[in-house]
Amino acid sequence: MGRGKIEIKRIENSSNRQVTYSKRRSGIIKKAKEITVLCDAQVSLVIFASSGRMHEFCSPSTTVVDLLDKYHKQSGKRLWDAKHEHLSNEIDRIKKENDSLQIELRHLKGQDILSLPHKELMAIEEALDTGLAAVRKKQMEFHSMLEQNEKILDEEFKHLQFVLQQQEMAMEENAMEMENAYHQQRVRDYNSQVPFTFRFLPIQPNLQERM
Amino acid sequence: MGRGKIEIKRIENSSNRQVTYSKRRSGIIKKAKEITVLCDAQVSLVIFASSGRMHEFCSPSTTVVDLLDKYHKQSGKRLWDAKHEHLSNEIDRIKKENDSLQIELRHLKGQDILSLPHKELMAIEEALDTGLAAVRKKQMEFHSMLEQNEKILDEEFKHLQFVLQQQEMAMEENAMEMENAYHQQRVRDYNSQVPFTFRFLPIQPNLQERM
DNA sequence: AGCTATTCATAATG
DNA sequence: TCATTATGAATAGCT
Repeated sequence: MGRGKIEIKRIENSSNRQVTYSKRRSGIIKKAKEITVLCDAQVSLVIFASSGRMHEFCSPSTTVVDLLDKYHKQSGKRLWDAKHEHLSNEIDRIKKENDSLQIELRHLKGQDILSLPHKELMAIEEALDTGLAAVRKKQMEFHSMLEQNEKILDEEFKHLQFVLQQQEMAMEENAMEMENAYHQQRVRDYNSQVPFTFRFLPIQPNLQERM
Repeated sequence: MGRGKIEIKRIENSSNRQVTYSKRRSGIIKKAKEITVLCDAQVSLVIFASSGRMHEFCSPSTTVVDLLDKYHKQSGKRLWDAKHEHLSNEIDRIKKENDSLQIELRHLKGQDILSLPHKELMAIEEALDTGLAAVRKKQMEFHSMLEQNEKILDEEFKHLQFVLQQQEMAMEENAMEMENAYHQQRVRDYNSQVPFTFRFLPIQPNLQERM
């Protein structure tokens, strides 16, 4: 039913496939509608394109759920039960995993170890030692970072003190020449000469970043 | 498409309706098969005749359950009942719990701690310290138990030596009186006089129990 | 998207 | 129910 007969096998040309899909999909849905009207049938039709897009048809006055419930009863295939069972098994599996994690965790925290065989106790001790070593290493890094920060703050403080001193000296000079009309100009000159970094800006702006 | 055009409305003649149903049903199923092959589509098709009889088609390599799961996700319709949803939520909840346990465990093992804030690091260190203390305490108990066992074994060994000596002395005495017919009776007398605990039985029968 | 030559599905019939 | 067949419907290939 077309300009030429086609073999029923995957259409390799992607856009042809897409076009054929659209046409045939609407054809099938039309047929589904017709059979429901002509023959009092009930139809549930769900189509997924390879792209993932979905289309559905369901005979009027029912829902997919209703029909699947009927399907469920007739086919004996236990649609819902199978699904339920699967989920239940999944839950059991994860719960078991969870339990063993909890136990391991409690052991590492030194709980419930009284009845443990000596071998496992040794393993736990080793794990704890390893963990503690790693944490302590990190702590050391943190403290050395703190010390470094302190040093930097100290240097900065000295810088600021120096700048302050400079400015105070400039102020005194200004005060002495207060009656001189030329004085305003000199202050402006001074400010434009002082380097930008010396005007109360911290040298290390992101000092607190990793704390 | 037939000897005459027909209106799309319920076929009143029951047997005609039945015949048309069979023909069109197989037609639709054929079309469904074709679109799956030609266009890489996935189809779930369930048809109920007015008689109640059911027919289905499902694209190969999937199941109705799988497709309905996809349908469920895409349509947002509550295909699965409340119980189902409950189970799904339960799974999500447990999985999340699981994840956080895994993370905690890794932290205690000194893994993935590089980006941790200092406060949490402190908490971990404390937990590790506590755990290690408990484990070491248990280890100490174990060792002191070992020492105690050793002491007990030692004492027992001495006891056994003593008993052996006694018996050897008795044997020598026996040898010297070997020709004496009275000798058999004396050995029996000796055995009945030696206290029960002195006859090669360990004093602490369950010595190995807690190792 | 449309169009149309073809093939296909199927209504009527036996 | 099954086979046949005339006929309308569906659609493949083009534009």
